[in-house]
Amino acid sequence: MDKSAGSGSGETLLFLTDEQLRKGIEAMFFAYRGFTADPDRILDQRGYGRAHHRALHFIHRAPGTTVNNLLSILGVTKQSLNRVLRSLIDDGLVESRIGREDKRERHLFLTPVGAEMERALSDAQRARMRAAYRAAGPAAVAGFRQVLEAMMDTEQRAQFQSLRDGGS
Amino acid sequence: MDKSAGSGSGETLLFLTDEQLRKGIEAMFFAYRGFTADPDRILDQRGYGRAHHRALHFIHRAPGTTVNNLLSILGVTKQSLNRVLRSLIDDGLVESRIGREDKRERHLFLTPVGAEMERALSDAQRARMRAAYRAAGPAAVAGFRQVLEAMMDTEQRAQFQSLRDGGS
DNA sequence: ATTTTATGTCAGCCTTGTTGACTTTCCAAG
DNA sequence: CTTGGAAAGTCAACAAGGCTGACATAAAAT
Repeated sequence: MDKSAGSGSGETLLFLTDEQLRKGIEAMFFAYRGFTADPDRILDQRGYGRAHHRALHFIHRAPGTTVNNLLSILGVTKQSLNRVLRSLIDDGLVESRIGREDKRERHLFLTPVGAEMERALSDAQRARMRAAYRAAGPAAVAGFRQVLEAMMDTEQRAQFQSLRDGGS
Repeated sequence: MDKSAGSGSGETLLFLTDEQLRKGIEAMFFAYRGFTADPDRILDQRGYGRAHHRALHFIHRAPGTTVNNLLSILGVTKQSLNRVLRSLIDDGLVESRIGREDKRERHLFLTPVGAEMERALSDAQRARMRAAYRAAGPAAVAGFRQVLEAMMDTEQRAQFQSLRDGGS
């Protein structure tokens, strides 16, 4: 099919033309648009943006996480995150509790309203992911995940892996 | 390995837990950051943004394309694209020629300087993609591409496919 | 007691998206 | 031929969400 050689072990040298790589780059570009399209519509209706989605996602993932923790996962500045977090707290979607052990820390939780919003967003995103996975089949999914993981920066990969299994 | 069933034809029903899907979603999030990281650094040095990269990429891909064409590929408003295009034209990276048949149209081309910039950006992005492809192996790459394509919107997929082969 | 850490806030900047209003050009219907 | 609409592009203004820098506060660590 493709002009590639190798047994698939990941050790072999592949002949990768600029053309093949360009297709991968463009596929990534268009797919990411699809990936964010459904949540974006919901966010837009409710007056929020993608930044709010990311915050809700990771607070849902790791309830009680601190601001600093979230900062390093999201890779933005605290000022940037703070703007988003403040609107979520003011609107009653996120609760910020002062740490019991270390009172400097704020632990973040979704309120029932925030949890419902998060569910709406992730339901939409999962539905698309599920459809794509089903259309492509399990072997393709494994490959998809391998390539994505190899594309991350070392730091990001470490974060992804620590989230990956520790999660729920 | 994963709790999935099916023969891999893409027709079978898979058991996809929310957990598995969430991992895919997070992988997509972190991988996209890696995907854009290298070009972003170069762009930043030279005082441009990601929007400039996208414009350069697709003008390089299809020299002589019209603004309208580019608009539908990029999925932004013409006003948004225009700002980016203007700076590229003013800085001598892109040339805009008035259409000979239809004088309303502007046909876009990279200047030598623009072509060099585009090369620097795509070299960086291809290098990462190549490394990821090599690390994951050819079977994984095929799966990667399948899932990405299945994740696109119908429109986006049509555009991707028409670009995919017609290209160079 | 001093320094470091975690967090929050104000001010201001940039990129890149948006809408609305406008010009120029083309084409087609009267 | 003219006129009216559609299409391509431009200008102006606004918003979201990145960024930096400076500074405040409280708590923890030294």
